[in-house]
Amino acid sequence: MARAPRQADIAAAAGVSQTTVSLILSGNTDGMRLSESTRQRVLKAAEKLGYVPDPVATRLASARNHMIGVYTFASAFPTDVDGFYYPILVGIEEEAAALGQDLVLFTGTGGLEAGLDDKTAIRRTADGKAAIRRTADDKAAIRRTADDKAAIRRTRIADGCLFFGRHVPEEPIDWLLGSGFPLVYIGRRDELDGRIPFVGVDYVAASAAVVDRLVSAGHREIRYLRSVDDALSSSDRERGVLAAAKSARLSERLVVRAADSEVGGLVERWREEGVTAVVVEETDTGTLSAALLEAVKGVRVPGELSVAVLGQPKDHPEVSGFEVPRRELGRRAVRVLVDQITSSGARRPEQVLLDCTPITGSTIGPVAPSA
Amino acid sequence: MARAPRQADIAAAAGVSQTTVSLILSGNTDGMRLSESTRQRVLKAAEKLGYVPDPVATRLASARNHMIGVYTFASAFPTDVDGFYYPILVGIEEEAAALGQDLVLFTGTGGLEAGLDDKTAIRRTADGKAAIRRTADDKAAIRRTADDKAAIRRTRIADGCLFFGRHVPEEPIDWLLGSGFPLVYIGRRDELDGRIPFVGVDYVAASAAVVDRLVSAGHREIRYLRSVDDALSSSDRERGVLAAAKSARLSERLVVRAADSEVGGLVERWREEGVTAVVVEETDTGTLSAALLEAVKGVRVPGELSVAVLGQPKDHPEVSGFEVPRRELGRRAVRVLVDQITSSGARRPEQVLLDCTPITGSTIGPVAPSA
DNA sequence: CTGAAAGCGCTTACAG
DNA sequence: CTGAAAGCGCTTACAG
Repeated sequence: MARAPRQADIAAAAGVSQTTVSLILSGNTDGMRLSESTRQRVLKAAEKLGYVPDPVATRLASARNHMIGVYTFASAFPTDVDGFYYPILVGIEEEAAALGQDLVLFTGTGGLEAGLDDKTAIRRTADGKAAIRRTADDKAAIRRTADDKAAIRRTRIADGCLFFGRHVPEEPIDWLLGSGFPLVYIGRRDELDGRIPFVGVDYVAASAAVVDRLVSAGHREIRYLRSVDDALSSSDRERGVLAAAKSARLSERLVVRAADSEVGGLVERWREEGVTAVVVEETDTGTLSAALLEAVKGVRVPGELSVAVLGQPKDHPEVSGFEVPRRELGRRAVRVLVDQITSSGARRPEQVLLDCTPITGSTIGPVAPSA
Repeated sequence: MARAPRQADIAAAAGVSQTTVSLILSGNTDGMRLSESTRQRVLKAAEKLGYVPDPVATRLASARNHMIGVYTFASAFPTDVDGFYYPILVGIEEEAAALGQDLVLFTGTGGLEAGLDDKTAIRRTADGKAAIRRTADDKAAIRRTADDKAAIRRTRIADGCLFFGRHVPEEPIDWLLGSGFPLVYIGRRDELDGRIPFVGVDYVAASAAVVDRLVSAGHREIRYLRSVDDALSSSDRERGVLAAAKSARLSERLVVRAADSEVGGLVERWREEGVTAVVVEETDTGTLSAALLEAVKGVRVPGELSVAVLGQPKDHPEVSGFEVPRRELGRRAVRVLVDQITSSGARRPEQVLLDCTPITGSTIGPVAPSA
């Protein structure tokens, strides 16, 4: 076979106009009725020729192409935090497949633009082969921004786009939003005056619930170990912890920021101070909770020091904490996005928070009588 | 901001024609020279307006859009064999990013077409929301084929496509190939008279090398345990094993097909028969080698039964075998595909086999003197 | 009930 | 050295 059949070919075969073919195949027959016989003839011809609409042309002509973008600011397949992202991707793919959407993975700013001179920075080279020259000069940051912008704009090839990542490049996102392009962030966002649609996780409630459990078990000397990094998912957890501490009239000075390497020393000190329970943040890399669990393993006499994680550490199903609904996060984000794409009217941004499932675990015990 | 600036806007701003803008921005200035002043004016206007070419229009106008497709016949993010595919995806993304290519993940046949009636099977519904009705009737297989065809044709939205999967749907692939569409399979393929370009793994050589090692260690009573499933990666391994057995003048009746559940019994019997070494195929799910390692754990006296895996079993770095260069597989496939896309002339299909790295491991010992 | 025409934003001969 | 025109394969008013 030579070339893919197009509507014109079907039209010729069925003896109608190309317009009619388009009408029949796209089903956009609002108000109009095509005669059933024409309809059948066209359908038959289309099937015979093995017609499949050209998604590019479809999209250019301003209809939809059933592709949704996935934009990650780093790598879509990270190797260090794969356990974290993979389930989200699985959810995205599942729901996308269920809704008949293909996925476009934008490979972020790793592309050709990086390091090219100004003249060519605005476009990809024709042969797509220009070598990547990573420059560390002063303009790197500026270029990076420009790249983001360009990369984010490319996003519009799809009907809408999912965004991942710790930071929001406000200018391009604002631009997309302003142009009415459907987009949904994965993870709660409060930038741009709360105008960013997202599907996130209710870390506040889940974290408060964990502290509540400790309090119910009689703990009052609690420490909360969090990462030094400032992501919204971190501060949400901290807010939950503080809220629960406050309502239980615990000292609100329980929050401690620490790097992985400091955890060992902290645990020792806390034990001397009579701390009976430690709560630790679970981050995407999982190294902080791992450090704590390791530190605690050495010193812990069963029942003497309770431990809880704000999340679910890898390979430690026994630890008390909560499960982040990652797969559902992906699924739901796709659904919200597709809703946005298919609903014509511009509604206010949909912002969804998913609940976590508590993990009872076995690392929260009663306060040791000796303490 | 309202609408994205297009070439016409730049043209107006720079006082030139849209054609000139296209020429300058795309760099397709073969043979012709644009005056440097015009060039600068256009470039400046483009930058000022924040121009980024519309990838859809670019593609429709028959140029490239720097998107490469990834077509998996099942799920792109499988949950049961994730350890197998993930590194390949990582490699694909890395190289795609390096070459400035975006990735389009085609969500296979899970889409809307499944179960829709004939009239609408050839297209996606306009609103993308039609419920999925899974039918189990007689036509299911036929429809499945039709779906594959449609889904595979959709592939052409990209500049080229990578294909994964155990089977080759010959008709649509042949059609794509015939139309000159660039495609590369991941994994060796011998269908369609060897006309399918691929990047695969040299399992034959790697497997033979493993048997050679056992022979060098003095083993002659060897069994090769393979899955009942018939994939090319299985038969390649078997060929390597048989070739090595033959050249060592071992009995060529060493191949045993078995399901996971039968492994325990087999191992016991082999030990009674005086077998000194067992080689097992590593499949994508890894269950067969896991079953063997488990069975052997119980009975093995160190040095009494040597074990080797044709691959690298998860969580068992100590096992002798070889490492499949999965990440490189992904990277290389992208490179071959992009080469094919950018090279104008139709050359013969590029078929690449990658070497595996031997894993020395510690599970191959000398033949026990008692045996 | 159906068709001719314009247009989506580009690229690519073809003129001048 | 630069522009007018056709065309990529669709959709969408607009006529009839």
